[in-house]
Amino acid sequence: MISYDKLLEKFKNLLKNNTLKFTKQRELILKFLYENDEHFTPEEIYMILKKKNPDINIGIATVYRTLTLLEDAGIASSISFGTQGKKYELGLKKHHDHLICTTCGDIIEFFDETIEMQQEKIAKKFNFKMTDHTMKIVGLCEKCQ
Amino acid sequence: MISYDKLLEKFKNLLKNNTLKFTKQRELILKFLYENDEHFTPEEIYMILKKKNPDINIGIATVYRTLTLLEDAGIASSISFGTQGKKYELGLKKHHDHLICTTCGDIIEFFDETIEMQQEKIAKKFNFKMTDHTMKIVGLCEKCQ
DNA sequence: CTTATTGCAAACGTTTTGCACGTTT
DNA sequence: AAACGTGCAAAACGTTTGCAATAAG
Repeated sequence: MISYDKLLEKFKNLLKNNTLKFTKQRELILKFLYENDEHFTPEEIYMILKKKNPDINIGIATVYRTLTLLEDAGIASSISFGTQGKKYELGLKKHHDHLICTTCGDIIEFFDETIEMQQEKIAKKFNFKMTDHTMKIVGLCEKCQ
Repeated sequence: MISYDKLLEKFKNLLKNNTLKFTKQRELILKFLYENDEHFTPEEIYMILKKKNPDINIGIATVYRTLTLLEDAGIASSISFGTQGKKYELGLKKHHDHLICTTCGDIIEFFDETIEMQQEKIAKKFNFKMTDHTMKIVGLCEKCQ
């Protein structure tokens, strides 16, 4: 796993290369995702950061803007819950898919080589240039059955 | 493929069994999905039906309510586009997944036995009771590359 | 005649935007 | 100093809901 310092450097370079600025708020959000290996809504990230950092002012709009920025840069990734919004996580790990429990909301990550390979094959078959793919298995987790 | 008459009968039975009523609006929406083998947003369905049937009054709320009803009954199915809403199609076909073009918005359907089997295996491995699963391959279609 | 369904408009929750002010470069 | 980023509040977006009027059983 990449160290936080390396990640920070990567982020700073990204900003510099795009004439964007390095701000306290952007750093806070990056750090938060790095330190918390779960999935969070923008709202959750906003509330937690606001509470933990009373000295630094932060608005929900900035959280949204920064998450979009991080996702575009490939540093964060999100899963969508339809009308109920999105949840974000650090997106530097190896690609993976999700099992989502409809009762407790728990998210289990998995990686499956067979599925990955098969997706490549399918894209090729349709002459489709794949840029991303997602798989969600929805149901009841062990606890909730 | 099921005939429209059969489908209509099925729908009427469904309604009767649940003490629900058969209305012009519900029939219009069912018929629309049957006759149009593509994916539509509730808004699109609403606009088209409104224009094509000036004699029958129809509201967007009814479209949403009916689509939910049809989806719950397994007659329609939807794909989610995150914040951008959902698109519906008749859901009587064999289960399938989607290739989605980010440029032209085109949706290609496919079915892959290997992926289906692998999903079952994964659910089993995590002691997960799967109720649904979706796979989206996002990228550029042949035309848009 | 009872009950479900409708359209409308208002409410909802999430996300985006315009703008004046602050910060980074 | 110039340019970008910020928080705020308002707007936008897709969707849902309360309600009185209407239609189906």
